[in-house]
Amino acid sequence: MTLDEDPPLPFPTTASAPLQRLRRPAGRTAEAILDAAEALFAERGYEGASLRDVADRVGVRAPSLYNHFESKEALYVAVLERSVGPVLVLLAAAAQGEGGGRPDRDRLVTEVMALLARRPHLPRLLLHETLAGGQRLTPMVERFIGPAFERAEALIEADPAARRWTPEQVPLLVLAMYHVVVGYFTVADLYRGARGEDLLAEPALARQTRFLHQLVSTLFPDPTER
Amino acid sequence: MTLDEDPPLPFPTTASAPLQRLRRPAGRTAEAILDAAEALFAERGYEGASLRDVADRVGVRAPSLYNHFESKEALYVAVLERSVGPVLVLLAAAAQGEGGGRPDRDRLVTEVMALLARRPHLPRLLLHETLAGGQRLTPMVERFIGPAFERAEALIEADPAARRWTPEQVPLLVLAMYHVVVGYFTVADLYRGARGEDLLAEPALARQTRFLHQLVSTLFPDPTER
Amino acid sequence: MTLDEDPPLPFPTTASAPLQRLRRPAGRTAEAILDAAEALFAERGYEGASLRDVADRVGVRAPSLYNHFESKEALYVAVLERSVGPVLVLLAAAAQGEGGGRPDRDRLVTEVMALLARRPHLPRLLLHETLAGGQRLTPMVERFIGPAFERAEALIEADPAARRWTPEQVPLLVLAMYHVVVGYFTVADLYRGARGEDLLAEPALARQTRFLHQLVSTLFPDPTER
Amino acid sequence: MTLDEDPPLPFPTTASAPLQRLRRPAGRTAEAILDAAEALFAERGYEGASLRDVADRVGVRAPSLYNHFESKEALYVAVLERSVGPVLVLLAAAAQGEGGGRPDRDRLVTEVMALLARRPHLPRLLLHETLAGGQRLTPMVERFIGPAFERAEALIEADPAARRWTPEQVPLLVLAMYHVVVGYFTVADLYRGARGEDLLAEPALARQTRFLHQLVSTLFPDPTER
DNA sequence: GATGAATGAGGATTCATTCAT
DNA sequence: AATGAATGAATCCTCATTCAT
Repeated sequence: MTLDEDPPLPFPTTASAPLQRLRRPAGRTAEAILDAAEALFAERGYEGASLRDVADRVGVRAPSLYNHFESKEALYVAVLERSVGPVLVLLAAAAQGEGGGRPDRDRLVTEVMALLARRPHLPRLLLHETLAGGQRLTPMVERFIGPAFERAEALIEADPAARRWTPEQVPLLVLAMYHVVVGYFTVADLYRGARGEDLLAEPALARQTRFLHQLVSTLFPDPTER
Repeated sequence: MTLDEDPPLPFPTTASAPLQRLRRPAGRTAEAILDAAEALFAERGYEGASLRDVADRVGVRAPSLYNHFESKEALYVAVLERSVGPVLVLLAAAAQGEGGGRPDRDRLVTEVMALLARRPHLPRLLLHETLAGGQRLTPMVERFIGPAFERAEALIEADPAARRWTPEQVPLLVLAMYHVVVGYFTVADLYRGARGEDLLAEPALARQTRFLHQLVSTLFPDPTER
Repeated sequence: MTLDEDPPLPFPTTASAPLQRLRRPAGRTAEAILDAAEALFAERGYEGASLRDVADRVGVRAPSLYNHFESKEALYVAVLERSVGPVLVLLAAAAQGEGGGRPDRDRLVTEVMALLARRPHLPRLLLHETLAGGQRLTPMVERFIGPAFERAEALIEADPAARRWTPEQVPLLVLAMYHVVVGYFTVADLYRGARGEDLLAEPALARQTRFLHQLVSTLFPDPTER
Repeated sequence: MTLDEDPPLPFPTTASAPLQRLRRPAGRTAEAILDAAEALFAERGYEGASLRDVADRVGVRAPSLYNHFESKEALYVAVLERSVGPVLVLLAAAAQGEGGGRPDRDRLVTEVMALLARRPHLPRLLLHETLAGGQRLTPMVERFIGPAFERAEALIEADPAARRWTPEQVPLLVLAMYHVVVGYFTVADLYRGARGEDLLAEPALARQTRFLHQLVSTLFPDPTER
């Protein structure tokens, strides 16, 4: 799987159909709006981002947005889908990958970090939406989350070395990994203020990737390495 | 240290003095306002929470809030201090605790979870503020965060079994633990929507506490247990 | 007539009776409130001055003002009376003075300037009130203004040298002199901004007094000096 | 110079450019807003005039004003510029006029009175702004006031008959004339209340113009007439 | 006589949205 | 497809005033 192009979502998304037909012409404007909106929603959340600011970034007046999206809500959902979709695809692929061995896990960590580095707005979008209740995320996520948890459970069951985790702890482990990965990106501002280092710069990202590799191999020690 | 009463902060907090003097009379109203505001700010963030809603919950008209707090911003900071202060105290105490041995770490995990269970709004407050840039958190946190990182570094240096973590990974470990602990509370809504279980209910909290104990002992294996 | 103490008004004033009885006790507080209110009303006008600011200057909370004055309006009227009264007395005395000769006119100019220098808020109070419609000033002024105009007319009729002014121009002359005298004090801020000089400082006041003397003697040349 | 059309300002004004570009479309609404705002600001001053009242007069809702002006302050400045600009032009032209002879002075008086009769709000606007500190007026006025004072000085120096005024008195004379001219318009309400005559009616205006001619010729007697 | 608390009225401003052009 | 204009709703906040203490 190449990560350089976000593949089309392999499953139907909530509002894509009407959007495709009614409001999203071939023009570049819709794309530009999505870009600006993604940045602003990530920065300030749904409530904090104003359509006026989105329009300003696009170089257009606010009412023009309505030629491309039905409402602020629709624009937000579109942003969410465009951003979250590829991750779900990636994770779905990982969950369907045959093995849970060391190479697979390392590749997954690397790919996730690469994806997030390319889409730095995503973690903040996710967290903002999570804090807002996540209702708009639920339909997208629940299609993935169930299988993912089941897959993880199966993997761990199959891995004698991972027996330290009971089945009931598996979802917690998944959640924990999610928070570690996603949280890292969201404290960048605070961290820069308090410690003076930019967590989103290249060296810091590489360091975090190494750290995640080590974290994973500590939580799921490869039998052969013991 | 008992956790049933929030101890007074052992360090000066940003604006507590003027608030005490100017705006917080013997009456219970200020307290009620802080309670309502804490819930709303946690739920919707600074921008999303309106003073009108706060006032409604208190059973008072919006302008009355100004008899107790100078502005929305001041109210927000007061909420933040009242909520975050005790955690900083707890963590500071932990950081100053003598040992990093298994019993100490277990006690810290237990206390943190107990504190968060008693103050369920805190994680959401923290995340909202973090996403908003965290500028209002920085002065409070940076007083603690530096020593905490140093303490963690020292502990790990002193623990031969923890040598698997390099010094540069220590802050990342701290961050990771922070995100695991705090993140858990923030996905409660989403999780209930997707999986139908209440992560904030007692059994789930107990399970998460056990999970954290195991997580900690996995990341920092006690030499004697190996 | 000594100018060092403002004499009691020789005529009944609008609201003084109830104020005297109900709201103005012997204490110094009422006086302090009047002082603060005078300064603020002069500075910002009736609308622009808030009772909170008045109270702050007095070192008291806003509701306490109501122990001394029935309302903002009543306080304003009291300020107006205390400030304007002495001028009316002075002008009434001048108008009843026997002659219109050079010495009398010079003394009047000197006394008016001395009075205004001692009560620098007065001109701004007058102008603010004038701009606000002057309804609250009218009852005070109209008791004076009629006789003053008549007196001025008589004086000019009696002075052959002043015959250059027709009777219909006399009110305009009075108005003109009023505006010259009062206006000087109100442009102090603007003048300092534009020209960098303080018109209210002592040398400037002396210069303006000399100027007024010359202006008067130009407009009403003394026959003996011709 | 014809006074029937306000000529464009020959000097750059503070905010006219952005207003032209951003906020003043071909429509008549902006003009109507300026008219209503001019009347209200003149009547009640900046603080006393509410945008709601302005909007009511225009027949529009208050938020609509923001489609034409960025803020109350911006609207106020726009009103000020539209009103004061032409006067400054007129005065600048007068100040640059070659002679200070009797005909020139008479023409200036006539033109000023004609201008003010056409813009009856201007004097009250000026006085309100002056009382408010005049900061928003300063940049406009100081561009004119320096040259005007210098011109007046030069004229008086050149006129042997005017030698009665020393150079230090020239600014005071200019101020005095300003106050006489402007003040007349601002006491109209008060005067009508006290004397029952409308100073803004045609006969009164003509009388005041004659009075000003006489005042000027008294203060600056033409040598040939002596 | 002072004041903490409360409040109705109102003020400037923002925002998402609509509509005619 | 774009936008100038308009607007209802809502937001934070100020203010004069009242009342119980």
